[in-house]
This record gives sequence, C-alpha cells and structure tokens, in this order.
Amino acid sequence: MMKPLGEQELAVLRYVAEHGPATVGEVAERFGEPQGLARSTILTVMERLRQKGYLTRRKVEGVYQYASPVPASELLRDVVGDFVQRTLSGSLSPFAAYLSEAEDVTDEELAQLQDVVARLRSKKRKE
Amino acid sequence: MMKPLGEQELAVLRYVAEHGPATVGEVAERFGEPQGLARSTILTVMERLRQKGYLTRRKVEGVYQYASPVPASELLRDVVGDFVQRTLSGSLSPFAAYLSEAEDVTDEELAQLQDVVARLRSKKRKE
DNA sequence: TCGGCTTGACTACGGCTGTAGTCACGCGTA
DNA sequence: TACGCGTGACTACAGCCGTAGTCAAGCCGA
Repeated sequence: MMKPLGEQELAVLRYVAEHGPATVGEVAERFGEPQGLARSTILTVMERLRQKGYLTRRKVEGVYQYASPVPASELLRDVVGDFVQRTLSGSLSPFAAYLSEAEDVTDEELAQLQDVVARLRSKKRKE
Repeated sequence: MMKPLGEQELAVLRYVAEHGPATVGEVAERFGEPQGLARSTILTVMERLRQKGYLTRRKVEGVYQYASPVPASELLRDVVGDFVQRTLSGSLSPFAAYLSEAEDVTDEELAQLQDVVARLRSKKRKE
C-alpha cells in the first residue's frame, strides 16, 4: 500500500523526481511561484512528503537538497497501480473504455501501448 | 471537471450505479454492513453524492429510491479520464509502464486493450 | 558590526471525507 | 391507542490536504 498522496503533493513530488535534487528555494521559485504558491507552502508540502517517505534530503553546504529515492517513471507507474487497485478494484476495463474515447493520444503513446499489449500477449501465450 | 469523489464515496456510487435503484436501507444492508459501516454512514455518503449531482432520488411508496443518472461503465470511464488529466497531466506513458509490469491481466481485459489500440491506430491513419 | 535575505521549524486554519450518533416522524401491529 | 421499527434530517468530530504566516537562526554585504 502506498501512503496516500494529495494531488498537489504528487505534483511537487513529480517535479522533484524529474528535476533532480533541489532545495526548497529552487522548487518554490521554479515550480511554486508560477502557480502562485508561497514558499512556505512548498516547504510544508515537501516536508510532508519527506515524512511519508517519498523524499529524502541531505545537507549540502548548509542547505538541504531534497530528492526522490525512486525515479519519476517508477513513481508514476506505482501511482497508476495504486489507482487501478483502490479505485477500479483492479479492473482494467474502465481504462479501455476511456482510451476508446480519448481524443489526443500522441503517436508515441500509441506506440507504447501497442508495444505493451503485444508484449502482454506473447507473455500470455507462454504461460 | 468532475466534482471530486472520495474513495469510499466512489465505492458507494459504484454500488448504486451497478445495482440499480436502491434505498438507503438496501445499500446499507448489502454493501455497508459487510464492511462494518453503519447505516447512518451510508446515508450520509449517499446524500453527499446526491448533493454533488452523482445520485438522484425519487420517492416510491414512502421511501426514497436512489439511482445514478449515468451507467456505471460511463462513470468509471469518466473517473479514469479525470485521473489521467489531473494526476498524470494527460500523459498515458505511466499507464503503459504500469501495464508492462501488471501481473494479472485477464484474457478479456487484454482483448479489450488490444481492440482499442487497434481502433486507435486505424483512426490515426485516417487523420 | 548591523541589518537584510535565505532557510527551516512550527503553528494555523478551512474544506473535504470517513464515520457515526441522535432525534423526530410515520406506519403497522398488538 | 401506544409502542416499536424503518427512514431521513441534522449534527459532530477527527484526519488529511492545501495554503500560508511567523519566527528564529545563520550568512553576506555595507
């Protein structure tokens, strides 16, 4: 079970996971400010993420550098898994239904999906 | 934008959407009790869902029958869409990543996915 | 040396969600 | 008729999350 993450929390976590180790000041400036978030807000969120184990920090030249112990891709994969389990009770059909209505699937995403479906099929055959 | 739904709220909504119109008493008995939820809890949740517009009700022989205005499948599809937008900022890659690790994809789900990917491809070609 | 800016810890507060108690009302039965 | 039971409205409360102010300490430049 993942500890639950709020929407904003995840957004911040993603930012940190994607933009390498960063200080609160950096995140506040580059991520928070554009969205009108106060520095203290970013600080609070990051500290909560650390408490939940999603971020670690290390003092470098007097200031804390925060980093995600897992890469962003893995993080998001887990988030999706959690969503499928908790919210869809494990069923993938709703996803398929969503996809079939989805408007803007990029070529790349489509290719990824196709690839993964093909892989699942061959795995299935082997079983 | 969907009004946000809590996890439990969605579970109840799903139950009602899938098991036709039902009274609070019925939902409490068949859905709530097995999970140790008090009748008043179910009532509160259902009323909140109604306030948010996810449920409607109609008095039938003195008692309210609650129903979902949209079928469960559509509901879940929208929930997925909302998740993809809000949480993944519209990107499908994390979902592909999840799938490639997924353990228990049923034959049926796989078929659905394959189908939908094929459909997306042909649609793409036409554009 | 002193004042300002950066940093970090603490505190706060409102809203949403999960959970539930309580109370009043109406209907059916004893 | 009086009581019990199902039903529904209201109230409550704790936890989590989004948001932020404030304060103390340290560092750097005037």
